[in-house]
Amino acid sequence: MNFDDLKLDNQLCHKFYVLSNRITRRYRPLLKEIGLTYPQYLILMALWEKDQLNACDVVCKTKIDPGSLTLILDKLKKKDLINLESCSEDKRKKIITLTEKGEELKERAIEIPRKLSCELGDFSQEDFQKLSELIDKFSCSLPQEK
Amino acid sequence: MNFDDLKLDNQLCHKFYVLSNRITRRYRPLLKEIGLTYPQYLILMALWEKDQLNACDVVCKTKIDPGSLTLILDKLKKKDLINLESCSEDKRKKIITLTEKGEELKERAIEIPRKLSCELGDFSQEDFQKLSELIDKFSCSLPQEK
DNA sequence: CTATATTATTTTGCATACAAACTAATTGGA
DNA sequence: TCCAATTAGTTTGTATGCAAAATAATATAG
Repeated sequence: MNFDDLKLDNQLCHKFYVLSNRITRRYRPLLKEIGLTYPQYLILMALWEKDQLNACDVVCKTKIDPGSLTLILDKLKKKDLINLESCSEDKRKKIITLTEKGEELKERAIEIPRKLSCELGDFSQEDFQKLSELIDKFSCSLPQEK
Repeated sequence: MNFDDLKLDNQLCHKFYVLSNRITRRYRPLLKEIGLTYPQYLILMALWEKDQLNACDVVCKTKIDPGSLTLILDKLKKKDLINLESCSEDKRKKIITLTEKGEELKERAIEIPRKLSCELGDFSQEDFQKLSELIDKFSCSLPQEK
């Protein structure tokens, strides 16, 4: 029996696991400067792109787990970066809006992707593009679980 | 000011975040059948490849955080898949060995990457290879944090 | 019009991820 | 030889990720 498929180095999943954690770790100090964690930053990015979303929209956009989202939203509210209110037409829905402070944070956040792209010295724009496309392609060929 | 860099769809980091979580979610039901979580599976893969490692070796190989490793090893021990003992030459070191049960599990585990690669219908071997290379290249150009 | 299905969100419980502080053992240099 | 680094692992506290069960509100079939 050939066990090569069980070698860590041969597993794409492990590469993703490692790199994803590593990227988050790279973000952490920069995000700390503006008092955010990576998932919190994802939610704000969604809102900066289009304000006034409900929880479902945010889940769709960010792919954060709904169960986790509740907690994270509470934290963002405590930091006075967002407002939460229930939708009058459909009381099940929770409307999320940026506060002024949340809106303002965007100016500081824009520096983060810039700083990071500078750090990525010798990874060319073409490779970046190609990698991005391959990941999308891979994503599509991975069967939907839900 | 141009805020395109803050758009989620433009961020490679977000693609990694999403895909990495999605892959783990895909593994979960298969791993559940053999009673493992993904990080536990990583540790066993390292041991199946080469038995008798210390904690440092496992961290190197799997990139699991040392702080997390302690807990995960305890769980694997409770499941009687590994043995833990302190090294006689260097008492700081903790030697990790597969139990017979842990060794046997390999036979069932080998089915997992096989099943998953079958699911990946239309993602070609060439793309797989290219993606793998680009990820390695990206990893290398990302400055080491530690 | 009402019982049932569906949708949106929350709660609970378990398993990491990780920084930071800490402990214990070993090493290296003066 | 002795003490100041260094190394290996552990502990603690915070923040997710996620399955599964629970809630509450809305939509829908009969």
